Amino acid sequence: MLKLTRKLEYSLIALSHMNKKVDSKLCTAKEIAIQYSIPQEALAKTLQLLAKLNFINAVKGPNGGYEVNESLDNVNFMDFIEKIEGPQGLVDCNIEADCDLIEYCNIRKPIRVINDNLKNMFSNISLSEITQ
Amino acid sequence: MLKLTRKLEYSLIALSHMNKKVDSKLCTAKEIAIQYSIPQEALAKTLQLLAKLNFINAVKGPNGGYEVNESLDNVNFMDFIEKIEGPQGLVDCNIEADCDLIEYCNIRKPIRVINDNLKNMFSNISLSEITQ
DNA sequence: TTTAATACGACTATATTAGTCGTATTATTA
DNA sequence: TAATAATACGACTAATATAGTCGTATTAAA
Repeated sequence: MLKLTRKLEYSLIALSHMNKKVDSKLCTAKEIAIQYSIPQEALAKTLQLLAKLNFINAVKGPNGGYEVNESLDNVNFMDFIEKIEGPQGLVDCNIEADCDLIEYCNIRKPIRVINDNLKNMFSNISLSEITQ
Repeated sequence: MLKLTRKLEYSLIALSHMNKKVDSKLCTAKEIAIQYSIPQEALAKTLQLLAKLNFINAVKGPNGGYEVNESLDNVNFMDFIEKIEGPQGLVDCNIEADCDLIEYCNIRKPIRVINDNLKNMFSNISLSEITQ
């Protein structure tokens, strides 16, 4: 219940890798996949998603690859998670409030408080902090 | 990736229900299942687990049922989660450190920090606080 | 024109989570 | 002591979420 999905894990590894690169060359999916033993196709799809979300820039063709987008600096981790994985919440009514039992539910309020704390904590972490 | 499992959800609902009960009668699985529209057998198994873990006491036979155990007062939410669901961690190496890539992994340290924060936050919430 | 890269939808596989069922056990009560 | 109403629990099935693969298209460099 508290585990990063592969998509998030691969994203962080890739971003971190690109950030740490000394030369300014583009990184290919293949290169990253090999270095961190990630299935290449799976990583490629994640990188394509990151590109679509504008976290990285993609360059097609031979000598192509990816590079981090400058504007990534002030992204917080919670927003990043939700852009990758969609809306998050400890229980469904934290996400979309269409539960018939809401009136009878006896843990709604405390869970909402915890949920807020949780999101708050993740919001106070910057993406660049994690990926250096 | 940040959602309570049904087992946890049912546990909290049941504990909350028992805590709020005015008379000191036992609660049956059936009674709780009906009130919160939970599949009875699924709830029963969860209650059996809670009893096994000594969070509640079980009484067999007609007029039997469950009641919360007094000693539940100083249980924190993180311990509760891990007793129900097993060890938790954002990535596997936060749980058991048998990943071949540990030496090459580039997000290990930051993830560990976040993981610690997360666990810390959940540890500072008491179970009784959630279940009133 | 070949090649090496990304793009992406469709599909398959795997793992996790959730729920059901049958049977056993227990203790109350008529 | 027989019937009943509860818990106990393992085995199974179902559903869902996650992960990974494959084929084909697109792009741009050499």
